[in-house]
Amino acid sequence: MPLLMLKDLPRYECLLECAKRFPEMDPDAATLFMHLLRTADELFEVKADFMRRHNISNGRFTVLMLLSASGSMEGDADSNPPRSPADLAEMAGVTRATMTGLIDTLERDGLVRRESDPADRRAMLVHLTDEGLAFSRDMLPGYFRRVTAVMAPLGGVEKKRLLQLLTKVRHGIEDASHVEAESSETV
Amino acid sequence: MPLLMLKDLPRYECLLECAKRFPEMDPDAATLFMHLLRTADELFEVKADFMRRHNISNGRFTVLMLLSASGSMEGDADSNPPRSPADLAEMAGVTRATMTGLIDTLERDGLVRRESDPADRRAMLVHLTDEGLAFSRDMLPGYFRRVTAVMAPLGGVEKKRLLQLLTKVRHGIEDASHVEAESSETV
DNA sequence: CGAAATTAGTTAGGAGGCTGACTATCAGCC
DNA sequence: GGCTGATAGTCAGCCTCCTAACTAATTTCG
Repeated sequence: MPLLMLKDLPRYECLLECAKRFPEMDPDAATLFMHLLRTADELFEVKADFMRRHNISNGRFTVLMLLSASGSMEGDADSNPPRSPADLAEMAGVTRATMTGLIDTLERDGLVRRESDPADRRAMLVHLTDEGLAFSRDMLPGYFRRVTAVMAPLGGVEKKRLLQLLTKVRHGIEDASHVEAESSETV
Repeated sequence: MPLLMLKDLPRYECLLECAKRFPEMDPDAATLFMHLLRTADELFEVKADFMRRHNISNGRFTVLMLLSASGSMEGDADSNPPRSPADLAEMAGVTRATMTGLIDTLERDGLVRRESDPADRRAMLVHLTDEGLAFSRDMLPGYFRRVTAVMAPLGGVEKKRLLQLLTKVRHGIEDASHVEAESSETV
């Protein structure tokens, strides 16, 4: 389910027309809003297409990334330390219940293995199997190539500028959500 | 389900570390990729929060927008012409089956009404009810205010510049998908 | 005209998130 | 030592989207 459920973005004249009926409508803001969502949807589609080719879902891809990327932080590329499901859920931004399902599938496919945590009998530790490691190693280079390719039209300065502008939008989001918290806004 | 399943974006040093293991990784491209998805997720969350307050899902909101916005194109603000489910599905970018479910719920809530198309006995026509119209009219101003507020930190020139840069990213997406179509890229 | 292809809408079943309730374990505090 | 509350993982059930298969009506064309 894409973020922006519209096949074609409305023409600018339509937004102007709409602004006549709703004076609180800012056509430029609305345009930017829609373009931002649409661009992200298309960007995600690039990733989704890649994942489909490798028969892996977004959630499972994330878990594999988390398990194989964590090793890189310590200089030792071969160590892929185990993680608890709760940690993984926290890092991935999903609930523990959802992580249970993701790990179930990954374990069924032989990419990860669950073991009991000797230090805490409630807890489990999720390991990448050899097969899971091989899968990640095979897949990631192609993934990174694709991300790089998508951003290729932008020069270094443009990348930096875009990052600045996106950050500014995120500030606007933060400010706006403070305001909306107090005004219950039911009008 | 957010596009980017990561609670915290990795630090730049981690990406540099990762780039050592995977030479095809471009830390700047990856950063931009993640920020773009994250910004869109947060932007969508603003919309989702608004919709939750009005007890409406994204899909139903879209249908209501399509039914009430279409009237604005003809200068007559009071005419909200009926649409067929297939049209609505096409415009919203979902399948007809999904549209059936959306209309079911909206009809159950009394916001729209289904009628047979007198001109084609296979077809239905979906009308906004008075209640649905009132609901849209009450809701849309607050929605537009929120979209405007989020983009407030950006000046006119910045909005324009951001739009240009997003367009450039979309060109990159298009170019990259042509390339990937030929190279099966299983390495 | 009448068979074949197309189109509209619906239904059935699946995937992947979520919440909330549950069991088992751990930690703190009398 | 033994309640009390917090935490780990799981399960059951819901929501919203999807695809595939189906029925009914329309259009095309030999």
